[in-house]
Amino acid sequence: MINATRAVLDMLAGKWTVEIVYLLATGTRRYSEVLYEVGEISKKTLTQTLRSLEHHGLVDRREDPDLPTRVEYSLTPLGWSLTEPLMALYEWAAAHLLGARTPTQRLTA
Amino acid sequence: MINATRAVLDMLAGKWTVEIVYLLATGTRRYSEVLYEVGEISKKTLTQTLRSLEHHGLVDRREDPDLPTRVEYSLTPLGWSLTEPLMALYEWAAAHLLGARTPTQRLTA
DNA sequence: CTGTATCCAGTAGGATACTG
DNA sequence: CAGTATCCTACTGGATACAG
Repeated sequence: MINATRAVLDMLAGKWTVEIVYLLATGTRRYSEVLYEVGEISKKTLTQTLRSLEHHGLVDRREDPDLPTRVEYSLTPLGWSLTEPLMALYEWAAAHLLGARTPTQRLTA
Repeated sequence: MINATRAVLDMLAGKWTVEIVYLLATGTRRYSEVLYEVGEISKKTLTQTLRSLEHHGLVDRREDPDLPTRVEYSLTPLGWSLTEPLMALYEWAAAHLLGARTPTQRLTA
């Protein structure tokens, strides 16, 4: 059970992974669009993150053979299904971190 | 929304964090018990992880003044509440990683 | 028993330049 | 346009020894 949970967490582990999933949840994007719309991510890290997501089956990479190359990234059905438990995490955060405040936030508030 | 989600993920970020939460969900433990029951974790990392969980209000640290010192760790109500979205992640993994298989697993299967 | 201090290796991720 | 190659820094976590 820990292992299964960790497996999911590992899929989302990167610094920008969740943000990219959320972004693609709003629609297909080209490489450069993701690069632009995601805050200060480097191309190297973006490629790594997208490859990881693709490797785990959450994201689909579709390459257009025309020049200059066009590559489109989109969520797979599996990727979409993951947004559900992801929303559960968000709901928890909204209820407990914004509502009740954590000790951390109390200090800096 | 990304930020709130990331905040939760950051709470669970450590290599052993989730395992410790699951362990404490089965009952209060002493430091040495956690050390023993969690696979190959170092004392340094264990202390760091517990401190982080405590700092985020998920775990309660209770020190017994008697010598030799006895310290008991347990989940707070907030920590307990987190097991719910955590279960949602596990359920997703159970349904999609074990059931349908990811490309990754297909390759190595 | 419950840590802390120190040192060290591996990895994530940024900056920059280059390629098909 | 969509990356790759290279270099570099910071952080994570393990090993070991020491401390109250």
